[in-house]
Amino acid sequence: MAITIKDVAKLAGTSTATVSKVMNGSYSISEATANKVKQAMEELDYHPNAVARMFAKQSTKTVIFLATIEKNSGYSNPQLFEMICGLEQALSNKKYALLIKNISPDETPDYVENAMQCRICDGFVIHASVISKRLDSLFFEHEIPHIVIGTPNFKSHFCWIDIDNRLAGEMAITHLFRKGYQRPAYIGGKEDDNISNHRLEGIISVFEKHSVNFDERLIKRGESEPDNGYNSTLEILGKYNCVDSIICANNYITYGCVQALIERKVNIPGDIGVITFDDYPFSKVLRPQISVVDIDVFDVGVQAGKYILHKIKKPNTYVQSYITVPVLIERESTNKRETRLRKI
Amino acid sequence: MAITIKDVAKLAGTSTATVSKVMNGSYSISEATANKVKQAMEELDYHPNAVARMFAKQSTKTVIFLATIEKNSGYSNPQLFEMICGLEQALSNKKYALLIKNISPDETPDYVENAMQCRICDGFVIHASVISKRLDSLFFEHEIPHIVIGTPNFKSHFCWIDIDNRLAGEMAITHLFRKGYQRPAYIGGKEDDNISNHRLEGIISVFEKHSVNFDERLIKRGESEPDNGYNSTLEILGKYNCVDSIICANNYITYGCVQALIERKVNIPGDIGVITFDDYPFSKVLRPQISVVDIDVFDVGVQAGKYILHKIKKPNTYVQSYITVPVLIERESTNKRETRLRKI
DNA sequence: TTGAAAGCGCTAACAT
DNA sequence: ATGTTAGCGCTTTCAA
Repeated sequence: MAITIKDVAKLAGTSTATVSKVMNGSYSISEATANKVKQAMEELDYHPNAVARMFAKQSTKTVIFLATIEKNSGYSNPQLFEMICGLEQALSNKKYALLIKNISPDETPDYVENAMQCRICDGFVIHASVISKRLDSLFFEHEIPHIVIGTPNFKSHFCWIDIDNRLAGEMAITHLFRKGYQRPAYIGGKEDDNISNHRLEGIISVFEKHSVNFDERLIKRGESEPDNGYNSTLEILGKYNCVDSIICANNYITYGCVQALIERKVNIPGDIGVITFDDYPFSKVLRPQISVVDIDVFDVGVQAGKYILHKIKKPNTYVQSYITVPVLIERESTNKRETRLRKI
Repeated sequence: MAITIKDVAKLAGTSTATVSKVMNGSYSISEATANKVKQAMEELDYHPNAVARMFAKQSTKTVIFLATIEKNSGYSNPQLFEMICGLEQALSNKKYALLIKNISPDETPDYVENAMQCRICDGFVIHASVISKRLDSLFFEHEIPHIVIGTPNFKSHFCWIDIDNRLAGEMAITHLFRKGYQRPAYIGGKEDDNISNHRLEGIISVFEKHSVNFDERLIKRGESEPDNGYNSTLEILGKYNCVDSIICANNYITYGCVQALIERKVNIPGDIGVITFDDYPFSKVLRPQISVVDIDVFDVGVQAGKYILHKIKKPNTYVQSYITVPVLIERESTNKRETRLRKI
């Protein structure tokens, strides 16, 4: 059997309560006894039993992260893991443990309810892809410390944190204008792709601010695949030779777009500027390198971690949303060398 | 306060011991009392306190995964997360929890020692990037259940599991030969890149089996970046027009290689066949699509999970290595339409 | 088949 | 400032 608090107490000639107080840094202990105890711990190479501690304190110092993570998630959703990295950092800093659990949306409420009743963790960080109305009611009734990463697409009481894709769209178009481009086109994912939608909304809002309409014919939608980028670009080149820049909703579309431009010997950034979102995986590798509005997904994880810890400490605070800001990474693909004097 | 075992016992008119036995499926309980107890649990909506259970049983049902995971790991090392996905699945299946902890190689031994002494987990899965000789001694002395993912590059007592990159190399070259290619070149990462080295070893071994030498001039090494692939390919095209195929050590090199071939209007797969390793991230997207020898990294995680659980149950079993097998994914880039009758 | 009771190792309220 | 002691909720041995 391992060394316990009793052994330490015996060797130090004190009670176990005193040892406990020394471990937990109570001020009501004289330096002399504290030293005796510390020495005894040292001598015996004592390590307090973590589970016994959790048990006595009724707290686990553990946060569970819930999302659907299955075969291929590592490849198909690196951002999820980038968030996890940030989350781990924030929790680890405060001596909290991070437990990862794969789950489907319908299992989540039962799992959460059970986990709370079994007191398996102190709180939850939940990816928006596994939330549901049932989960919302559960949280609302039981006041379970949680934070959702991603925006719920229904009315709810969740605390959530997300990326501001509208703002990212605004930043992309603003950058193009600043660089002297005047007639951008947009190639997005399918109509039901919310990320593409929000980015587009941001773009349109900037046009509106200047009281200009974004010509709808210059908005293309399709699969988030290189083929869509390729075909849409050819279409744009064929029909609208006024276009001087293309905003691609994501890296996959960008890849096809750039292929098409190179094939048609269209100069980037001279003839057409290209900008996209998220610095992954093609934007760095393509030639020319592509300017992007990037989002610090790691930081989203960090913020989620900080928030859940805060919530665990002070369950009565309530923030519904909390947002991280995109960053522009300027590269060759938008480096138009023309005069910037014209106004749109 | 939540419902406890006492409440259940009282309602069922039994002792807490009986309730415990019912929960744990002891056969020495009559069906009648078992039913009474189950009904009482139902009625009270009883959920046993997980921490109390761990405490009484002196087991945590938790495995800790240790690796260096920091900002950008999600992007730069998706395979790591793919493994984690597999690991989670294997553990979850057996009701074990997976705890993720970021750590550096020098912190690992202290962390592990402390975690074991505090009985924070039942075992460890450790990425080879954070192992050390000190850790090896620690494990050897204390017999801590563990498994390392990746091959230790020093003599050790670790249990480890890895991918067989030599075999992957053999499979790549064998595929080329089978398709009728006769003069392959190899573009690898830098000399100290073990993955590239092992893949090359496998290739060479197949040549040796046929008592043929692999012409050293056709082996290029450099950064694992598109630029290296591009430049090496141009060099090969310029100097050695006998070459009819290229084996790229990874996707980044492949990307540059294919760019160069397309630029020089070399037909893939007609003039030159291309094959690489790991189906990520470019092999699927490039045109033509690239044949790869892929490795099921998810499965590596699953195997690691199964192994660590086994080890926790039966600590005296010992397996030093345990390997998952690569899979050939045949695509356009090696589809030479020539006769296959010639021999090398 | 069931129950009494002694842990599991630590914390915290209360007493001194 | 320190010690006593009663938990925390469940498991398990041993006796009935």
